[in-house]
Amino acid sequence: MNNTETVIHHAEQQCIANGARLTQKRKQILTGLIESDKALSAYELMDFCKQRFGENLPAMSVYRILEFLEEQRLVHKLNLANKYVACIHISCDHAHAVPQFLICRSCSKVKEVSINQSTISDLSETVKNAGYDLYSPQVELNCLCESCLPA
Amino acid sequence: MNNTETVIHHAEQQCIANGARLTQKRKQILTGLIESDKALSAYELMDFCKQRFGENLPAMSVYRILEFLEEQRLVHKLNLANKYVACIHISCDHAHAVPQFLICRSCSKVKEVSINQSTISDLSETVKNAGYDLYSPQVELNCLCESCLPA
DNA sequence: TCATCAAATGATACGTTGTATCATTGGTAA
DNA sequence: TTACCAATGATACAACGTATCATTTGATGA
Repeated sequence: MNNTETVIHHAEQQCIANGARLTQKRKQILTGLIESDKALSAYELMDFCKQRFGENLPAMSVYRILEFLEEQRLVHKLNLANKYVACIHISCDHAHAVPQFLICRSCSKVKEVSINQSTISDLSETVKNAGYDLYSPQVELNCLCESCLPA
Repeated sequence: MNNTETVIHHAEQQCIANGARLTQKRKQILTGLIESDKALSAYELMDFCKQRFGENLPAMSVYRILEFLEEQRLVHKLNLANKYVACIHISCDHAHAVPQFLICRSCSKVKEVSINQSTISDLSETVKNAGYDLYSPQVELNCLCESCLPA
């Protein structure tokens, strides 16, 4: 069982535990995200399913599936790029830290790292002082990856 | 001279200092942003100019003007919402801290605050450890403002 | 086994956002 | 004036996202 299959298997167990179904097409979309090291848009995922599985998914379905996968906490939506990535923790059992994403502005490569708890506290402190409420502590940073760094 | 005019005046001086021109239409777009406490999209700014000045700007022009205003550091683009806000520091003389934006996910109201220097260091440290390079230290946080907080 | 119901997906159409391209206007300087 | 470059207009189109209604599929109980 290769890595993708392992992750898909875990994801399926996770869905079953939630009383949800990881259907064929949902698996296809998830596969696309798992096998990509960069963030993909809904339309890029459509193309992926077309080429890899000969599956012609309408845009509407892709968005619905992505929404489902988000609810199941299997993928993250990156609002900074309007793209999606698979959660790197699908196969873990432990509780997850707050995700922080480093997004390469040039090639969309994404690294999901864990944010320092004290840093989060600093941020939410600032937010609180401003009279706002932190809705999601997810932080997305505009970066350049190793490959895209100017030489 | 009311507040908007004051800010516009400062902005114009700033442009002149850079050898750039703050034209009529650029002023109109900037006015829209100055007078709004929330972030506006390019198309919302089109509507504003139409209603306020009877000016029918094509989308293309609005985007070009926004790009110009960004270059002049008069407005910030919020990537989390694909909207724009006027820089709150236009009328200041001192150097500016790194901007941090609290964006109300419900009503788009935006507060520009200054991020703690040590927090930035924490973040860029994390980025560095991951082998990435922080392109822009601008942090945008998904919040709820006072008015939109559930009671 | 079959009827039934809800979940999942398909199909169509449309609204919004953003850009490519080429044309036109307008100010400025020799 | 002429020439030039910056600024803006106009058209068309590509990409993104959603509303709506139709159809299929899968589970469940009679």
